[in-house]
Amino acid sequence: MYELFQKYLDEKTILTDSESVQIQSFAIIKKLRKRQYLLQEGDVWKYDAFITKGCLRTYSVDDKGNEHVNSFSIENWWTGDRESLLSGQPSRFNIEAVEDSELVLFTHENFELLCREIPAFNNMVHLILQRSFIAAQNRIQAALSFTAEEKYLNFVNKYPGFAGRIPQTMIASYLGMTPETLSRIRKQTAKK
Amino acid sequence: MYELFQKYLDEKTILTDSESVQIQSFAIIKKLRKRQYLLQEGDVWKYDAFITKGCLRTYSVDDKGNEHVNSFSIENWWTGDRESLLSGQPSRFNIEAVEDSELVLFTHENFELLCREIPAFNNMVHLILQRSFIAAQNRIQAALSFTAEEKYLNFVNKYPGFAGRIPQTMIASYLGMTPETLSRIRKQTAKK
DNA sequence: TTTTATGCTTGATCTATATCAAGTTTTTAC
DNA sequence: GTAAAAACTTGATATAGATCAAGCATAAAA
Repeated sequence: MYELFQKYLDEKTILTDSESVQIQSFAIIKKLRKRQYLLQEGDVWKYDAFITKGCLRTYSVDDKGNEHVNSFSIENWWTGDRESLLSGQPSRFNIEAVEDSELVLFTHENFELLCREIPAFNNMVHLILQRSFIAAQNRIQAALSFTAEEKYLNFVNKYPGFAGRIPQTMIASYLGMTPETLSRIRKQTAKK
Repeated sequence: MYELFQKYLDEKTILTDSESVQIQSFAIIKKLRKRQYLLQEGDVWKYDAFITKGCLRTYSVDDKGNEHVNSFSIENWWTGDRESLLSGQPSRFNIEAVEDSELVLFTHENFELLCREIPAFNNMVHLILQRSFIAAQNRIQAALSFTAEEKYLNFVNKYPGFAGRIPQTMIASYLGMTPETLSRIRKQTAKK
C-alpha cells in the first residue's frame, strides 16, 4: 500500500514528480502478521520504517526477564531503533506486530541519500525528529511526576484509540505499572 | 569565551574559514550569574544556546506548585526549550543558572540560516538531535523501570561530576524522588 | 564574624502501588 | 465447536518510597 505513504508525503512536503519517483524507487513494502517481528534483540537495525497499516510495539527485556514496552507505533508513524541505526551496534529492542501490519521500509543508506538530495524531505525528517524529542520529554515528565491514574488518563487523552486496540498488559508496561494496577484504575475511572 | 565554542565546532565538524566567520558573526555572548534566569515560564524561547561555562537547570512548576527538574546542561552542551522554539508558544519551563555561566546564543532564525547554508553545520545539528532523542528514550526507560537506587547509580555513572556540583534537592527532582529518599540512598551506597 | 537562609540527614509514620493468588472472561488454535 | 492458552479482574497482603517533623551543617548575606 505505497499510496498511503505517498499521501503522507503529500501532506507533509512539497515534492516534484521526479523526487516522488526517486523516493518510491527506494521503497520496500513489508507485511507482518500479528506477533511477527520486525526486529529482534541482538540484530542491527538498518532501516527507516513507516507504518501504513497496523500497530507495532517496541520493547526490551531486562536482566530479571521483565518486558518493558518502550513505544507503540501505528499507521502514519515511523518505527525502528534509532540507537542501533546510529551506532551500528546490536539492538536492545524487539519490535513486534501487535496487529497484522504493513510497512514501507528504506535502507538507511537510501534514506540518507534522499535527505541529502531532497531538501524538502530532509526538512520533513528533521521536523519529525524534533517532534519525537519533544514527545519524549513530555513522557519523561509524565513518568516522573504523575500518579498511576494521571499517567493512564494522560495516555488515553493523548492517544485516543490506542487503548482499544492494544492489550492492557502492554499499556501497563508502557506506563510503568502492573496490569493489576491498570485494571483497578480503569474500573475506578469508568465509574466517574 | 567564543573560542570554546569554536573548539567544539572544530571537533564536531569540518568548516571552511568563511563558514566559521559566518557562524561567529551571528554569535551572541551571554553571561549569567548563579540563580539568574535564561528563560522564564510564559516567555517564548527563540534561541539556540550553547554553554561554554557553568551549569543550568531546566524545570517546570506543576499545578500543585511542585518543581520538576527536566534537565541539567553543562559546558559543551546545548540548552533551551525546543517545544516553545518549534511551536512559538509560551514556554512551560524555567531555565536557571546553577552556577555562574557563559553561553553562546544564536537567534533561531540565524541558526536555521546556518543550517540551510552550511551542510556540515546542518549535519552536526541533526546528529545532536538524534543523540538527544536517544538519551531521552533511555531516560524514559530508567524512569519507568528502575528503583530509586538504580536511578541514582545510573545517573552518577552516566554523568560523573554532576553529582558534585548540583544540589541534591535538584538531582532528586530530576530523578523523580524526594530529597529524603536520595539522602538515604546516598548513605546506603556510600557504605558499600 | 555573626546571623540567616538553604540544604542535608535522620527517624516515625503513612500510602500508592507491587506482589501473590485465585477465579473469570476472552481469544486462539486445532 | 471445543480445548487450551492468554488476558483481565478482584481480593489480601507486603513494601518502596512519600510525607511529616525536627535537628544539624554548610553557605550566603549583612
